[in-house]
Amino acid sequence: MNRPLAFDRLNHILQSLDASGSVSVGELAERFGVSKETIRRDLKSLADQGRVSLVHGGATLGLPAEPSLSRREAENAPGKAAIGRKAASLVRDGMVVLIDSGSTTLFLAEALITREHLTVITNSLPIALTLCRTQVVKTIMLGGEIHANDEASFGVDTLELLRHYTVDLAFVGAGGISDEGDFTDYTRLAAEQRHLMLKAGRKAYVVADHTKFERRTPVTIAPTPSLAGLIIDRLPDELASARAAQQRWPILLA
Amino acid sequence: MNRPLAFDRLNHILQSLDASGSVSVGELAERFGVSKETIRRDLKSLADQGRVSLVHGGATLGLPAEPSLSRREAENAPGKAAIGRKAASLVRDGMVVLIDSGSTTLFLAEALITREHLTVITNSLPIALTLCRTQVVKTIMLGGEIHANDEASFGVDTLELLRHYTVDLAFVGAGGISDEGDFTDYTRLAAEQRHLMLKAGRKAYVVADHTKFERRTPVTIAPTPSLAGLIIDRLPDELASARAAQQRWPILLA
DNA sequence: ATATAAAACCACAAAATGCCACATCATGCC
DNA sequence: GGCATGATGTGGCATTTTGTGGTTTTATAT
Repeated sequence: MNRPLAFDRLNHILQSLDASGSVSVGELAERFGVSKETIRRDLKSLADQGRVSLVHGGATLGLPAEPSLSRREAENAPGKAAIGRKAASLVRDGMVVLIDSGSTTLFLAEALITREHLTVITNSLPIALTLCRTQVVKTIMLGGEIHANDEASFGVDTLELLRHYTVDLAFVGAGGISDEGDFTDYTRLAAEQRHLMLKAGRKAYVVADHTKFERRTPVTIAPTPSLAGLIIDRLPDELASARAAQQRWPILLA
Repeated sequence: MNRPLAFDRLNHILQSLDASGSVSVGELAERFGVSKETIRRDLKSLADQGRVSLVHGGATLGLPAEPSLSRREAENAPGKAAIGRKAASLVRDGMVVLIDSGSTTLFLAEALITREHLTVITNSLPIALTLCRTQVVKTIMLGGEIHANDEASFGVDTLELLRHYTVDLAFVGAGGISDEGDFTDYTRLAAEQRHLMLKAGRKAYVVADHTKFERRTPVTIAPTPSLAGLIIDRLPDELASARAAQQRWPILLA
């Protein structure tokens, strides 16, 4: 099998791949002080296991890159709008609501612009901008490092701010849903943050459209007891992930 | 030599296309440090996959990008744009920069979108959104309660986050300029926050257009020794406030 | 319409990468 | 120790990518 040295190398490769999404043969060879050919063989073995995909000059994550926000908005827009309206119907005037970033929750925010005496806490720049322009909804932005793809903040600052707030309702997104019915995410950090968001709500809902049942993302979001339900546009019963979710959580169909 | 991955280039192109709706060959070539011909080949291959459509000078998704709302509404837009460019000329690659909210600073942000290896910290939602969409500038949003008129955060959370950061350059706005040459603001809270922002910069600049000399606002922003200058479009010498400012601070004319 | 500058296209050269075969070295095992 | 095994390095050669110079096309102003 692999010698200890080689094993370390593979780990480091996977690790930096996780961090930046791509690695180059030249950089790795230099970093580990080995020849490029060796790195190429490493990457090839990882590719054979399906853990990375090779590109000219290096490798990238085998998982498809997270689609950008504007792309996600276009995808299944009617379904997401319905989810947004359904979620908005749970919100009553005077409540304090936490809204996660994402294309689905953006529809929720738009459904809330006519409300009054509302306080909304969010980590999403577009949601904060939309709501503060109403001049009526009191808006609180969870600051911190901005993740460009989501146009939202993730990180230690965000987590720290989150700890200060407890809300009536929390609406949180997810990257995908596993065969066990667990919610999953693209990165460890995002999963942790979403977990904290769920905990911050006296009642917490996960919003997801049906395409999430078919999407696998690597990190599991730890479940929380305060989860009041899953709001979804429809439930494809031929999928294991959908059946599992149905058993584990209350389902609210939009 | 190590070549940067072509794969990353394609990703960045798609992402900035998603963000802004269009890209130009020249900009991309400069940003990645490759020849225009290479960019043309990249765009062509993406066009072959039907993922972008080519136009003379670049590529597009067909979606027209709407110019930022608050920018068009701004009074004295040409003057503020000039101030933004002047301020941007003080920023060098690799710096960490703090940018206050305001229409003038929004022009500064837009002048920075072509830069690389920049970290920008801001309390303004539109500035954070604009910069994070470049996919290149690292953006940190100072969270907290959003003040609707400014579309920016002010308050205890913002002040608390601000304490964590020290930056190379700080660009801060002001509500007005007093006859003594002091900078003034509308509220006690805003004045305190701007004071802290000025202190957070190793070098700090106040940006203001000439209309500020004629405007009185109630609270004085406490002066700071690290103030490196006042960046302004022109200096009306018939006003007491202008003469006083000229005596007290270094003036940078845009 | 014509002039002009910028951009696109094309073909070829240069550089970097990938692949293969073989030599070398370390390690494990008998 | 001697041998087998697997990892690593080296050099040759094919492939891919990139840059360059020249020509053609396009956009825009006069």
